[in-house]
Amino acid sequence: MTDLLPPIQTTARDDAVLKALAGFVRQEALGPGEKLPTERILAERLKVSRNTVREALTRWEGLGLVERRQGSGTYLKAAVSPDMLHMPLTLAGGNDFAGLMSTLEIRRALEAEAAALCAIRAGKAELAEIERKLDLMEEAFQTRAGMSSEEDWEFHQAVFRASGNPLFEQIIAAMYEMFHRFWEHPLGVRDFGHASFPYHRTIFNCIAARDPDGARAEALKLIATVEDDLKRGAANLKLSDRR
Amino acid sequence: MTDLLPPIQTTARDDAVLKALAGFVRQEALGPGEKLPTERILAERLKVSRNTVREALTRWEGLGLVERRQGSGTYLKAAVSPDMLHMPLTLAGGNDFAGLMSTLEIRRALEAEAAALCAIRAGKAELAEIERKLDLMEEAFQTRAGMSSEEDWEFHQAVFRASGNPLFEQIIAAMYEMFHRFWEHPLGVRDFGHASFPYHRTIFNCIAARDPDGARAEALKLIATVEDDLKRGAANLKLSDRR
DNA sequence: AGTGGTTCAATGGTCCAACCAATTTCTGCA
DNA sequence: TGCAGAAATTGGTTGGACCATTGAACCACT
Repeated sequence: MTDLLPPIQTTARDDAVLKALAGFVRQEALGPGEKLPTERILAERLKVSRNTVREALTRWEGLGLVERRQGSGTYLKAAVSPDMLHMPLTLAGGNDFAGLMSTLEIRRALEAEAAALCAIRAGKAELAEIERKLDLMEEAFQTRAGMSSEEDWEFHQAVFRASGNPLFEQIIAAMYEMFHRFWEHPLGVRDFGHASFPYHRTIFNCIAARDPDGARAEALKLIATVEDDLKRGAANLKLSDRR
Repeated sequence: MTDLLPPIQTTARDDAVLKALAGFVRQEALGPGEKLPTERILAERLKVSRNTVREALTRWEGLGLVERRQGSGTYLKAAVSPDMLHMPLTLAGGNDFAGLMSTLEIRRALEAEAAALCAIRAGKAELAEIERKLDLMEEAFQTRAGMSSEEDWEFHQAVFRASGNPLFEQIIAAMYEMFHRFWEHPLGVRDFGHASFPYHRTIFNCIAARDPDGARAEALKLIATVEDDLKRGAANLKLSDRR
Protein backbone atom coordinates (compact mmCIF):
# COMPACT_ATOMS: atom_id res chain seq x y z
CA MET A 1 0.00 0.00 0.00
CA THR A 2 2.38 2.68 1.16
CA ASP A 3 4.95 1.69 -1.35
CA LEU A 4 5.74 5.18 -2.46
CA LEU A 5 7.23 6.38 0.78
CA PRO A 6 10.95 6.25 0.28
CA PRO A 7 12.96 6.48 3.47
CA ILE A 8 14.06 10.02 4.08
CA GLN A 9 17.67 10.74 3.68
CA THR A 10 18.98 12.33 6.82
CA THR A 11 22.57 11.85 5.82
CA ALA A 12 23.83 11.66 2.29
CA ARG A 13 26.97 13.66 2.33
CA ASP A 14 28.74 11.80 -0.46
CA ASP A 15 25.76 12.13 -2.76
CA ALA A 16 25.57 15.79 -1.95
CA VAL A 17 29.23 16.11 -2.76
CA LEU A 18 28.77 14.37 -6.09
CA LYS A 19 25.81 16.53 -6.94
CA ALA A 20 27.76 19.65 -6.18
CA LEU A 21 30.70 18.37 -8.16
CA ALA A 22 28.51 17.51 -11.12
CA GLY A 23 27.15 21.03 -11.01
CA PHE A 24 30.64 22.40 -10.88
CA VAL A 25 31.73 20.34 -13.86
CA ARG A 26 28.76 21.60 -15.81
CA GLN A 27 29.25 25.20 -14.91
CA GLU A 28 32.92 25.11 -15.75
CA ALA A 29 32.14 23.14 -18.90
CA LEU A 30 34.80 20.58 -18.12
CA GLY A 31 35.27 17.82 -20.64
CA PRO A 32 37.06 14.46 -20.64
CA GLY A 33 40.73 14.71 -19.83
CA GLU A 34 40.44 17.90 -17.85
CA LYS A 35 41.56 18.08 -14.27
CA LEU A 36 39.20 18.82 -11.48
CA PRO A 37 39.96 20.44 -8.15
CA THR A 38 42.19 18.87 -5.55
CA GLU A 39 40.63 16.72 -2.88
CA ARG A 40 41.84 19.13 -0.26
CA ILE A 41 40.34 22.09 -2.06
CA LEU A 42 37.05 20.31 -2.56
CA ALA A 43 36.95 19.39 1.10
CA GLU A 44 37.55 22.96 2.11
CA ARG A 45 35.11 24.49 -0.37
CA LEU A 46 32.31 22.03 0.35
CA LYS A 47 32.91 22.18 4.07
CA VAL A 48 33.24 18.43 4.43
CA SER A 49 36.07 16.19 5.44
CA ARG A 50 38.55 15.09 2.86
CA ASN A 51 37.57 11.51 3.60
CA THR A 52 34.03 12.25 2.53
CA VAL A 53 35.29 13.79 -0.68
CA ARG A 54 37.38 10.72 -1.24
CA GLU A 55 34.43 8.37 -0.77
CA ALA A 56 32.45 10.37 -3.28
CA LEU A 57 35.30 10.33 -5.80
CA THR A 58 35.74 6.62 -5.21
CA ARG A 59 32.16 6.17 -6.36
CA TRP A 60 32.80 8.11 -9.54
CA GLU A 61 35.98 6.22 -10.11
CA GLY A 62 34.07 2.98 -9.82
CA LEU A 63 31.66 4.22 -12.42
CA GLY A 64 34.52 5.00 -14.76
CA LEU A 65 33.71 8.70 -14.77
CA VAL A 66 36.97 9.80 -13.27
CA GLU A 67 40.59 8.73 -13.03
CA ARG A 68 42.83 9.42 -10.07
CA ARG A 69 46.55 9.76 -10.56
CA GLN A 70 48.62 9.91 -7.43
CA GLY A 71 50.90 12.88 -7.33
CA SER A 72 49.12 14.46 -10.25
CA GLY A 73 45.43 14.92 -9.67
CA THR A 74 41.96 13.70 -10.53
CA TYR A 75 40.85 13.84 -14.15
CA LEU A 76 37.55 13.45 -15.90
CA LYS A 77 37.37 10.33 -18.02
CA ALA A 78 33.92 10.81 -19.51
CA ALA A 79 31.36 13.49 -20.00
CA VAL A 80 29.41 13.96 -16.81
CA SER A 81 26.11 15.70 -16.41
CA PRO A 82 23.99 16.13 -13.30
CA ASP A 83 21.17 13.99 -14.69
CA MET A 84 22.99 10.83 -15.61
CA LEU A 85 21.61 7.40 -14.96
CA HIS A 86 23.98 4.72 -13.76
CA MET A 87 23.27 1.04 -13.75
CA PRO A 88 26.04 -1.23 -12.58
CA LEU A 89 26.10 -4.45 -14.55
CA THR A 90 27.97 -7.29 -12.95
CA LEU A 91 28.38 -10.44 -14.96
CA ALA A 92 29.25 -13.70 -13.32
CA GLY A 93 30.61 -15.64 -16.24
CA GLY A 94 32.22 -18.99 -16.18
CA ASN A 95 35.67 -19.23 -17.65
CA ASP A 96 35.01 -22.11 -19.94
CA PHE A 97 33.66 -22.96 -23.32
CA ALA A 98 30.07 -22.44 -22.23
CA GLY A 99 30.97 -18.99 -20.97
CA LEU A 100 32.49 -18.04 -24.29
CA MET A 101 29.48 -19.26 -26.16
CA SER A 102 27.27 -17.26 -23.82
CA THR A 103 29.04 -14.05 -24.70
CA LEU A 104 28.76 -14.89 -28.36
CA GLU A 105 25.03 -15.39 -28.11
CA ILE A 106 24.69 -11.95 -26.63
CA ARG A 107 26.90 -10.54 -29.33
CA ARG A 108 24.83 -12.25 -31.99
CA ALA A 109 21.70 -10.57 -30.72
CA LEU A 110 23.20 -7.15 -30.18
CA GLU A 111 25.50 -6.90 -33.19
CA ALA A 112 22.70 -7.80 -35.53
CA GLU A 113 20.37 -5.23 -34.04
CA ALA A 114 23.08 -2.58 -33.89
CA ALA A 115 24.02 -3.11 -37.52
CA ALA A 116 20.39 -2.79 -38.54
CA LEU A 117 19.88 0.39 -36.50
CA CYS A 118 23.11 1.75 -37.89
CA ALA A 119 21.89 1.23 -41.43
CA ILE A 120 18.87 3.33 -40.54
CA ARG A 121 20.42 6.09 -38.51
CA ALA A 122 24.07 6.56 -39.39
CA GLY A 123 24.87 10.04 -40.66
CA LYS A 124 27.40 10.86 -43.30
CA ALA A 125 30.14 11.55 -40.77
CA GLU A 126 29.55 8.28 -38.95
CA LEU A 127 29.49 6.41 -42.23
CA ALA A 128 32.83 7.88 -43.21
CA GLU A 129 34.27 6.98 -39.82
CA ILE A 130 33.14 3.38 -40.18
CA GLU A 131 34.67 3.14 -43.62
CA ARG A 132 37.92 4.56 -42.31
CA LYS A 133 38.08 1.90 -39.60
CA LEU A 134 37.23 -0.72 -42.19
CA ASP A 135 40.10 0.38 -44.40
CA LEU A 136 42.47 0.30 -41.46
CA MET A 137 41.35 -3.18 -40.60
CA GLU A 138 41.72 -4.48 -44.12
CA GLU A 139 45.14 -2.95 -44.39
CA ALA A 140 46.22 -4.59 -41.15
CA PHE A 141 44.84 -7.86 -42.44
CA GLN A 142 46.95 -7.67 -45.59
CA THR A 143 50.08 -6.48 -43.83
CA ARG A 144 50.15 -8.95 -41.01
CA ALA A 145 48.39 -11.69 -42.88
CA GLY A 146 45.82 -12.17 -40.16
CA MET A 147 43.03 -10.64 -38.19
CA SER A 148 44.01 -7.84 -35.88
CA SER A 149 41.99 -7.75 -32.70
CA GLU A 150 42.60 -4.07 -32.27
CA GLU A 151 41.46 -2.81 -35.63
CA ASP A 152 38.65 -5.32 -35.77
CA TRP A 153 37.27 -4.11 -32.48
CA GLU A 154 37.52 -0.49 -33.53
CA PHE A 155 35.45 -1.18 -36.60
CA HIS A 156 32.71 -2.76 -34.53
CA GLN A 157 32.83 0.08 -32.04
CA ALA A 158 32.33 2.58 -34.83
CA VAL A 159 29.23 0.70 -35.89
CA PHE A 160 27.84 0.64 -32.35
CA ARG A 161 28.45 4.33 -31.94
CA ALA A 162 26.61 5.07 -35.13
CA SER A 163 23.64 3.04 -33.93
CA GLY A 164 22.56 6.02 -31.90
CA ASN A 165 22.22 3.96 -28.74
CA PRO A 166 25.13 4.19 -26.30
CA LEU A 167 24.08 1.02 -24.51
CA PHE A 168 25.11 -1.17 -27.41
CA GLU A 169 28.72 -0.15 -27.18
CA GLN A 170 28.84 -0.45 -23.42
CA ILE A 171 27.24 -3.86 -23.19
CA ILE A 172 29.14 -5.40 -26.04
CA ALA A 173 32.31 -3.96 -24.57
CA ALA A 174 31.57 -6.07 -21.52
CA MET A 175 31.09 -9.14 -23.71
CA TYR A 176 34.29 -8.37 -25.52
CA GLU A 177 36.12 -8.09 -22.23
CA MET A 178 34.79 -11.40 -21.00
CA PHE A 179 35.68 -13.00 -24.28
CA HIS A 180 39.24 -11.73 -24.22
CA ARG A 181 39.77 -12.45 -20.58
CA PHE A 182 40.79 -15.98 -21.30
CA TRP A 183 41.39 -15.83 -24.98
CA GLU A 184 45.03 -14.94 -24.57
CA HIS A 185 46.14 -17.18 -27.34
CA PRO A 186 43.67 -18.30 -29.97
CA LEU A 187 42.83 -21.66 -28.51
CA GLY A 188 45.17 -23.40 -30.85
CA VAL A 189 43.31 -22.21 -33.90
CA ARG A 190 45.98 -20.44 -35.83
CA ASP A 191 43.73 -18.63 -38.24
CA PHE A 192 41.15 -17.58 -35.69
CA GLY A 193 38.96 -14.87 -37.12
CA HIS A 194 40.04 -15.30 -40.72
CA ALA A 195 36.62 -16.45 -41.76
CA SER A 196 34.98 -13.36 -40.33
CA PHE A 197 37.07 -11.02 -42.44
CA PRO A 198 34.97 -10.62 -45.60
CA TYR A 199 31.77 -9.95 -43.68
CA HIS A 200 33.08 -6.69 -42.30
CA ARG A 201 32.89 -5.16 -45.72
CA THR A 202 29.56 -6.71 -46.57
CA ILE A 203 28.15 -5.29 -43.36
CA PHE A 204 29.48 -1.90 -44.25
CA ASN A 205 28.06 -2.12 -47.75
CA CYS A 206 24.60 -2.88 -46.40
CA ILE A 207 24.83 -0.03 -43.92
CA ALA A 208 25.95 2.38 -46.61
CA ALA A 209 23.10 1.15 -48.81
CA ARG A 210 20.62 1.79 -45.99
CA ASP A 211 19.65 -1.86 -45.94
CA PRO A 212 18.88 -2.80 -42.32
CA ASP A 213 17.82 -6.36 -43.02
CA GLY A 214 20.89 -7.00 -45.09
CA ALA A 215 23.14 -5.57 -42.43
CA ARG A 216 21.49 -7.76 -39.84
CA ALA A 217 21.93 -10.84 -41.98
CA GLU A 218 25.61 -10.14 -42.63
CA ALA A 219 26.26 -9.49 -38.94
CA LEU A 220 24.69 -12.84 -38.14
CA LYS A 221 26.97 -14.52 -40.66
CA LEU A 222 29.99 -12.89 -39.08
CA ILE A 223 29.13 -14.11 -35.62
CA ALA A 224 28.45 -17.54 -37.04
CA THR A 225 32.02 -17.77 -38.31
CA VAL A 226 33.36 -16.83 -34.89
CA GLU A 227 31.20 -19.46 -33.23
CA ASP A 228 32.57 -21.92 -35.74
CA ASP A 229 36.16 -21.02 -34.96
CA LEU A 230 35.42 -21.34 -31.30
CA LYS A 231 33.95 -24.79 -31.67
CA ARG A 232 36.94 -25.87 -33.67
CA GLY A 233 39.26 -24.56 -31.00
CA ALA A 234 37.35 -26.31 -28.28
CA ALA A 235 37.54 -29.56 -30.15
CA ASN A 236 41.26 -29.09 -30.70
CA LEU A 237 42.46 -28.88 -27.19
CA LYS A 238 39.46 -30.02 -25.24
CA LEU A 239 39.87 -27.04 -22.97
CA SER A 240 42.46 -28.77 -20.89
CA ASP A 241 44.33 -25.57 -20.05
CA ARG A 242 41.69 -23.84 -18.07
CA ARG A 243 42.88 -20.56 -16.68
CA MET B 1 56.52 -1.17 -31.03
CA THR B 2 56.82 -1.72 -27.31
CA ASP B 3 53.09 -1.97 -26.94
CA LEU B 4 53.24 -4.76 -24.44
CA LEU B 5 54.60 -2.81 -21.53
CA PRO B 6 51.68 -2.19 -19.24
CA PRO B 7 52.26 0.19 -16.35
CA ILE B 8 53.32 -1.67 -13.26
CA GLN B 9 51.06 -1.70 -10.26
CA THR B 10 52.87 -0.79 -7.10
CA THR B 11 49.91 -0.12 -4.83
CA ALA B 12 46.42 -1.49 -4.95
CA ARG B 13 45.31 -1.86 -1.38
CA ASP B 14 41.57 -1.54 -1.93
CA ASP B 15 41.60 -4.04 -4.76
CA ALA B 16 43.52 -6.41 -2.55
CA VAL B 17 40.92 -5.90 0.16
CA LEU B 18 38.11 -6.65 -2.27
CA LYS B 19 39.87 -9.73 -3.53
CA ALA B 20 40.36 -11.00 -0.01
CA LEU B 21 36.77 -10.22 0.82
CA ALA B 22 35.51 -12.00 -2.27
CA GLY B 23 37.53 -15.00 -1.25
CA PHE B 24 36.08 -14.83 2.22
CA VAL B 25 32.56 -14.68 0.91
CA ARG B 26 33.19 -17.68 -1.25
CA GLN B 27 34.80 -19.71 1.49
CA GLU B 28 32.04 -18.94 3.95
CA ALA B 29 29.47 -19.54 1.23
CA LEU B 30 27.70 -16.31 2.02
CA GLY B 31 24.61 -15.54 0.00
CA PRO B 32 22.48 -12.45 -0.59
CA GLY B 33 21.05 -10.99 2.59
CA GLU B 34 23.77 -12.32 4.81
CA LYS B 35 25.86 -10.05 6.92
CA LEU B 36 29.58 -9.72 6.46
CA PRO B 37 32.17 -8.76 9.04
CA THR B 38 32.34 -5.37 10.65
CA GLU B 39 34.51 -2.71 9.07
CA ARG B 40 36.58 -2.62 12.22
CA ILE B 41 37.06 -6.36 12.22
CA LEU B 42 37.99 -6.39 8.55
CA ALA B 43 40.47 -3.62 9.13
CA GLU B 44 42.08 -5.53 11.96
CA ARG B 45 42.13 -8.89 10.20
CA LEU B 46 43.44 -7.55 6.91
CA LYS B 47 45.93 -5.32 8.66
CA VAL B 48 44.76 -2.23 6.86
CA SER B 49 43.15 0.94 8.01
CA ARG B 50 39.41 1.15 8.38
CA ASN B 51 39.51 3.93 5.81
CA THR B 52 40.89 1.54 3.24
CA VAL B 53 38.24 -1.00 4.08
CA ARG B 54 35.63 1.68 3.69
CA GLU B 55 36.90 2.72 0.27
CA ALA B 56 36.76 -0.87 -0.87
CA LEU B 57 33.24 -1.34 0.47
CA THR B 58 32.20 1.93 -1.12
CA ARG B 59 33.21 0.45 -4.45
CA TRP B 60 31.10 -2.63 -3.88
CA GLU B 61 28.23 -0.51 -2.70
CA GLY B 62 28.42 1.51 -5.90
CA LEU B 63 28.27 -1.70 -7.85
CA GLY B 64 25.16 -2.76 -6.00
CA LEU B 65 26.87 -5.78 -4.52
CA VAL B 66 26.50 -4.72 -0.94
CA GLU B 67 24.25 -2.62 1.26
CA ARG B 68 25.42 -0.70 4.29
CA ARG B 69 23.04 -0.02 7.12
CA GLN B 70 24.27 2.33 9.76
CA GLY B 71 24.08 0.87 13.22
CA SER B 72 23.38 -2.56 11.84
CA GLY B 73 26.06 -3.77 9.50
CA THR B 74 26.99 -4.44 5.90
CA TYR B 75 24.97 -7.00 4.00
CA LEU B 76 25.41 -8.80 0.72
CA LYS B 77 22.90 -7.75 -1.88
CA ALA B 78 23.92 -10.10 -4.67
CA ALA B 79 25.96 -13.19 -5.23
CA VAL B 80 29.62 -12.31 -5.43
CA SER B 81 32.43 -14.41 -6.81
CA PRO B 82 36.11 -13.60 -7.15
CA ASP B 83 36.02 -13.59 -10.94
CA MET B 84 33.19 -11.24 -11.69
CA LEU B 85 33.16 -8.66 -14.43
CA HIS B 86 31.85 -5.24 -13.52
CA MET B 87 30.61 -2.94 -16.22
CA PRO B 88 28.83 0.17 -15.08
CA LEU B 89 26.33 1.26 -17.69
CA THR B 90 25.80 4.93 -17.88
CA LEU B 91 23.09 6.61 -19.86
CA ALA B 92 23.87 10.25 -20.38
CA GLY B 93 20.44 11.56 -19.58
CA GLY B 94 19.09 14.66 -21.09
CA ASN B 95 15.97 13.30 -22.65
CA ASP B 96 13.89 10.76 -20.77
CA PHE B 97 12.25 9.40 -23.84
CA ALA B 98 15.55 8.66 -25.55
CA GLY B 99 16.75 6.79 -22.49
CA LEU B 100 13.65 4.62 -22.38
CA MET B 101 13.91 3.87 -26.06
CA SER B 102 17.55 2.92 -25.62
CA THR B 103 16.70 0.29 -23.05
CA LEU B 104 13.89 -0.98 -25.25
CA GLU B 105 16.20 -1.42 -28.22
CA ILE B 106 18.43 -3.62 -26.13
CA ARG B 107 15.44 -5.55 -24.92
CA ARG B 108 14.19 -6.00 -28.46
CA ALA B 109 17.46 -7.58 -29.50
CA LEU B 110 17.88 -9.77 -26.43
CA GLU B 111 14.30 -10.85 -25.82
CA ALA B 112 13.96 -12.01 -29.39
CA GLU B 113 17.14 -14.03 -29.24
CA ALA B 114 16.33 -15.42 -25.81
CA ALA B 115 12.88 -16.53 -26.89
CA ALA B 116 14.35 -18.27 -29.92
CA LEU B 117 17.01 -20.03 -27.86
CA CYS B 118 14.42 -20.97 -25.31
CA ALA B 119 12.32 -22.62 -28.00
CA ILE B 120 15.33 -24.73 -28.86
CA ARG B 121 16.67 -25.58 -25.44
CA ALA B 122 13.94 -25.43 -22.81
CA GLY B 123 13.43 -28.69 -21.01
CA LYS B 124 10.10 -30.01 -19.76
CA ALA B 125 10.60 -28.58 -16.30
CA GLU B 126 11.47 -25.15 -17.62
CA LEU B 127 8.52 -25.23 -19.98
CA ALA B 128 6.18 -26.04 -17.11
CA GLU B 129 7.66 -23.22 -15.05
CA ILE B 130 7.14 -20.74 -17.86
CA GLU B 131 3.54 -21.83 -18.26
CA ARG B 132 2.97 -21.48 -14.54
CA LYS B 133 4.24 -17.91 -14.62
CA LEU B 134 2.09 -17.25 -17.67
CA ASP B 135 -1.02 -18.49 -15.87
CA LEU B 136 -0.23 -16.35 -12.86
CA MET B 137 0.20 -13.33 -15.09
CA GLU B 138 -3.05 -13.89 -16.96
CA GLU B 139 -4.89 -14.37 -13.71
CA ALA B 140 -3.51 -11.13 -12.36
CA PHE B 141 -4.52 -9.43 -15.58
CA GLN B 142 -8.12 -10.59 -15.22
CA THR B 143 -8.34 -9.83 -11.52
CA ARG B 144 -6.90 -6.38 -11.52
CA ALA B 145 -7.98 -5.53 -15.03
CA GLY B 146 -4.51 -4.46 -16.04
CA MET B 147 -0.95 -5.48 -16.55
CA SER B 148 0.93 -6.38 -13.46
CA SER B 149 4.58 -5.45 -13.64
CA GLU B 150 5.51 -8.07 -11.12
CA GLU B 151 3.97 -11.13 -12.75
CA ASP B 152 4.87 -9.89 -16.20
CA TRP B 153 8.52 -9.64 -15.25
CA GLU B 154 8.52 -13.08 -13.68
CA PHE B 155 7.25 -14.58 -16.89
CA HIS B 156 10.03 -13.02 -18.89
CA GLN B 157 12.59 -14.08 -16.33
CA ALA B 158 11.44 -17.65 -16.63
CA VAL B 159 12.00 -17.46 -20.37
CA PHE B 160 15.49 -16.05 -19.97
CA ARG B 161 16.41 -18.71 -17.49
CA ALA B 162 15.27 -21.41 -19.85
CA SER B 163 17.41 -19.94 -22.62
CA GLY B 164 20.38 -21.67 -21.08
CA ASN B 165 22.44 -18.49 -21.03
CA PRO B 166 22.61 -16.67 -17.71
CA LEU B 167 23.80 -13.47 -19.35
CA PHE B 168 20.39 -12.82 -20.85
CA GLU B 169 18.74 -12.57 -17.48
CA GLN B 170 21.51 -10.45 -16.00
CA ILE B 171 21.63 -7.94 -18.81
CA ILE B 172 17.93 -7.60 -19.34
CA ALA B 173 17.47 -7.25 -15.59
CA ALA B 174 19.70 -4.21 -15.80
CA MET B 175 17.61 -2.85 -18.68
CA TYR B 176 14.45 -3.53 -16.74
CA GLU B 177 15.82 -1.67 -13.75
CA MET B 178 16.84 1.30 -15.86
CA PHE B 179 13.47 1.33 -17.53
CA HIS B 180 11.64 1.44 -14.23
CA ARG B 181 13.85 4.12 -12.82
CA PHE B 182 12.68 6.44 -15.56
CA TRP B 183 9.15 5.25 -15.54
CA GLU B 184 8.09 6.26 -12.07
CA HIS B 185 4.61 7.08 -13.19
CA PRO B 186 3.12 5.71 -16.39
CA LEU B 187 3.67 8.79 -18.52
CA GLY B 188 -0.03 9.47 -18.56
CA VAL B 189 -0.84 6.33 -20.47
CA ARG B 190 -3.41 4.67 -18.31
CA ASP B 191 -3.45 1.30 -20.03
CA PHE B 192 0.29 0.99 -20.41
CA GLY B 193 1.21 -2.54 -21.31
CA HIS B 194 -2.27 -3.72 -22.19
CA ALA B 195 -1.37 -4.23 -25.80
CA SER B 196 1.50 -6.50 -24.89
CA PHE B 197 -0.73 -8.93 -23.02
CA PRO B 198 -1.75 -11.41 -25.73
CA TYR B 199 1.78 -11.86 -27.02
CA HIS B 200 2.90 -13.50 -23.82
CA ARG B 201 0.81 -16.52 -24.64
CA THR B 202 1.75 -16.56 -28.29
CA ILE B 203 5.39 -16.52 -27.31
CA PHE B 204 4.84 -19.42 -24.98
CA ASN B 205 2.96 -21.34 -27.66
CA CYS B 206 5.85 -20.97 -30.08
CA ILE B 207 8.34 -22.04 -27.43
CA ALA B 208 6.25 -25.07 -26.53
CA ALA B 209 5.98 -25.91 -30.23
CA ARG B 210 9.77 -25.68 -30.58
CA ASP B 211 9.42 -22.92 -33.13
CA PRO B 212 12.39 -20.54 -32.67
CA ASP B 213 11.55 -18.23 -35.54
CA GLY B 214 7.97 -17.91 -34.40
CA ALA B 215 9.04 -17.17 -30.84
CA ARG B 216 11.41 -14.51 -32.08
CA ALA B 217 8.72 -12.92 -34.20
CA GLU B 218 6.21 -12.85 -31.34
CA ALA B 219 8.78 -11.37 -28.97
CA LEU B 220 9.46 -8.63 -31.49
CA LYS B 221 5.74 -7.89 -31.69
CA LEU B 222 5.55 -7.65 -27.92
CA ILE B 223 8.37 -5.14 -27.72
CA ALA B 224 6.80 -3.22 -30.57
CA THR B 225 3.62 -2.71 -28.53
CA VAL B 226 5.66 -1.39 -25.61
CA GLU B 227 7.51 1.00 -27.89
CA ASP B 228 4.15 2.11 -29.19
CA ASP B 229 2.82 2.76 -25.70
CA LEU B 230 5.94 4.69 -24.95
CA LYS B 231 5.62 6.89 -28.00
CA ARG B 232 2.01 7.58 -27.14
CA GLY B 233 3.03 8.58 -23.64
CA ALA B 234 5.77 10.84 -24.92
CA ALA B 235 3.34 12.54 -27.25
CA ASN B 236 0.83 12.93 -24.44
CA LEU B 237 2.79 15.00 -22.06
CA LYS B 238 5.58 16.20 -24.29
CA LEU B 239 8.07 15.29 -21.63
CA SER B 240 7.50 18.49 -19.78
CA ASP B 241 8.08 16.96 -16.36
CA ARG B 242 11.69 16.16 -16.69
CA ARG B 243 13.04 14.64 -13.53
C1' DA C 1 71.57 22.90 -26.84
C1' DG C 2 70.77 18.76 -24.61
C1' DT C 3 71.12 14.99 -21.42
C1' DG C 4 70.73 13.25 -16.93
C1' DG C 5 70.42 13.92 -11.84
C1' DT C 6 68.62 16.44 -7.74
C1' DT C 7 65.47 19.02 -5.14
C1' DC C 8 61.03 20.34 -3.82
C1' DA C 9 56.22 21.36 -3.70
C1' DA C 10 51.72 19.41 -4.94
C1' DT C 11 48.59 15.48 -4.87
C1' DG C 12 46.48 11.20 -4.20
C1' DG C 13 46.91 6.96 -0.82
C1' DT C 14 46.98 5.34 3.84
C1' DC C 15 46.75 5.49 8.66
C1' DC C 16 45.10 6.79 13.34
C1' DA C 17 42.11 8.29 16.92
C1' DA C 18 38.35 10.26 18.03
C1' DC C 19 33.33 11.46 17.86
C1' DC C 20 28.47 11.39 15.71
C1' DA C 21 24.12 8.96 14.39
C1' DA C 22 21.35 5.02 13.69
C1' DT C 23 20.46 0.44 15.17
C1' DT C 24 20.41 -3.44 18.08
C1' DT C 25 20.78 -5.61 22.44
C1' DC C 26 20.58 -5.72 27.20
C1' DT C 27 18.75 -4.36 31.69
C1' DG C 28 15.88 -3.30 35.22
C1' DC C 29 11.62 -1.55 36.71
C1' DA C 30 6.53 -1.82 36.88
C1' DT D 1 5.58 -10.54 31.29
C1' DG D 2 6.03 -6.26 28.97
C1' DC D 3 8.23 -2.28 27.96
C1' DA D 4 10.99 1.98 28.43
C1' DG D 5 15.53 3.47 28.91
C1' DA D 6 20.47 2.54 29.13
C1' DA D 7 24.43 0.50 26.95
C1' DA D 8 26.89 -1.66 23.32
C1' DT D 9 27.45 -2.17 18.35
C1' DT D 10 28.10 -0.39 13.76
C1' DG D 11 28.38 2.51 9.85
C1' DG D 12 29.28 7.81 8.87
C1' DT D 13 32.21 11.83 9.53
C1' DT D 14 35.93 14.57 11.09
C1' DG D 15 40.72 16.32 11.54
C1' DG D 16 45.33 15.63 11.40
C1' DA D 17 49.38 13.27 10.22
C1' DC D 18 52.55 10.83 7.22
C1' DC D 19 53.86 8.10 2.90
C1' DA D 20 54.48 7.45 -2.29
C1' DT D 21 54.24 9.31 -6.63
C1' DT D 22 54.35 12.89 -9.82
C1' DG D 23 55.93 16.83 -12.30
C1' DA D 24 58.26 21.05 -12.61
C1' DA D 25 62.23 23.78 -11.64
C1' DC D 26 66.94 23.80 -11.19
C1' DC D 27 71.68 22.36 -11.80
C1' DA D 28 75.90 20.10 -13.44
C1' DC D 29 78.11 18.03 -17.07
C1' DT D 30 78.94 16.96 -21.85
